Amino acid sequence: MCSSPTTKRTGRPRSADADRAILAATRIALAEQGWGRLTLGDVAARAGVAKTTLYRRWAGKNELVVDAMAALFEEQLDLPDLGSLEADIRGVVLRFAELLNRPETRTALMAVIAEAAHDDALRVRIREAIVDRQKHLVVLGRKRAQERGEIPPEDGAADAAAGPDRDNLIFDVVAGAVVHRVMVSSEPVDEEWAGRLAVLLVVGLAGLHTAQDL
Amino acid sequence: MCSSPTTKRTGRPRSADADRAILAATRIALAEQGWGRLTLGDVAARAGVAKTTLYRRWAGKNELVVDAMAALFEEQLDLPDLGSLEADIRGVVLRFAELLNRPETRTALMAVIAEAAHDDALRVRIREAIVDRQKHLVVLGRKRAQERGEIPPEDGAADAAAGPDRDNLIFDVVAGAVVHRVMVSSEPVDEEWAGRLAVLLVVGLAGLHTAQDL
DNA sequence: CAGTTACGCTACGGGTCGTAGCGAAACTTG
DNA sequence: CAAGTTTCGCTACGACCCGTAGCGTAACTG
Repeated sequence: MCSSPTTKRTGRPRSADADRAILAATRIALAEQGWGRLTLGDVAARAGVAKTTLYRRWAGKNELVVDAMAALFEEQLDLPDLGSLEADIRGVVLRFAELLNRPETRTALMAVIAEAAHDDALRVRIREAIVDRQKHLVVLGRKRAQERGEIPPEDGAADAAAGPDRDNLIFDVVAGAVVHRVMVSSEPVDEEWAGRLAVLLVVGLAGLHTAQDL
Repeated sequence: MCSSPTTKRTGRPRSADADRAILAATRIALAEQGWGRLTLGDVAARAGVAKTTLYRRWAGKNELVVDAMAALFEEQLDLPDLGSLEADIRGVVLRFAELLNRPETRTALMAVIAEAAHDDALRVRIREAIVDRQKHLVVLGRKRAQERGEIPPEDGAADAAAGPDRDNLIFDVVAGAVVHRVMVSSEPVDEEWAGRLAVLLVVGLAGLHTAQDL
């Protein structure tokens, strides 16, 4: 975070093992205790690290949990080509739902978002660490659909300008719907539900393109 | 909550004014301090009430905030008929977004949802107090659209069975998309965005009906 | 080697938690 | 009106966690 690897620094280096152990311990403790009861002393004990070491690297709970979450999202960021836009959407929905079903992820993610509601700096960190990376998936999926001919390519200034807006809309709808289904409605995201959502979006997307020509 | 008004009880009655003052103080303090720094002692002081009184009525932070939130959602539950399904969706989206833009609402709602991620009892309370009431709006909007002829009425056993699933999908998509847009993407829900979402849903809903006949 | 930085450990003041105990206030019943 | 019941405000308390400071030691650099 703070120390760029290019600048060589003298003295004892920080232990990368400790970093990993702390972040892992954070996720485990968060899943067990929840945000409210999560204590940094507990995290330090689980990680086999002194509490002071924790405070030397992170300013507080928020920063620690955001980094712990960012590490989780690093791995899950691929979008296999399943042959059609509908199948791609279904796939990413199920993948995201699987991620949200892990207790550590769902607790941590929601807790961080909640804190971000009144912490602007935290919100910026979330955007950089998580949101911006996921948005890339939408762009990728759209380009594939355009190559397949499922969606008309952007031509004309008006259409090119509306493109990012459409991408952002799809992003919010897909991610938001999954989160809401799992967290608020607390009902499962299964193949059937994902299929319905995919149909809704594919058909609706076509409507968005034609409606915009008016 | 606990005392049903039918059963008469002897002794000094609980002050309804105190209840209102506490819930109002909770919302104000929550907006200022956020969930993490919200202390029940502070709430009691703002409400002009002893801390012990607070503990006599609510078991903890969660229960208190859920009740404070439920009171907020009581008022906002109407769906004016705007003439078309698209307009109705646009209207409810903007209404919900307006609610989420109030700092007290957005902080409290997200905090409660986050806590519910690892608290089953709390999740049940949220469903009863907030979710179930909002779902009614979807049912109402669908019935209106069917009366207008914008959506085919349910006929046949298969269609009637799929109806609730469609309603739930729309509910998660609408509410989830708005929350995600405001909380995660942290971009405004304006008329333009609401319009795009409404078009997406109206067109997609038609697709859902035809796709189901296969 | 000296110099520098990170580490583990201990200890501390400060704040919040949730509870207990008390006397006074409010309301019901006989 | 008097007795019984419940709530209220207030104070005090032990327990826990916070975030920081100080110290001696370990690890790495020149």
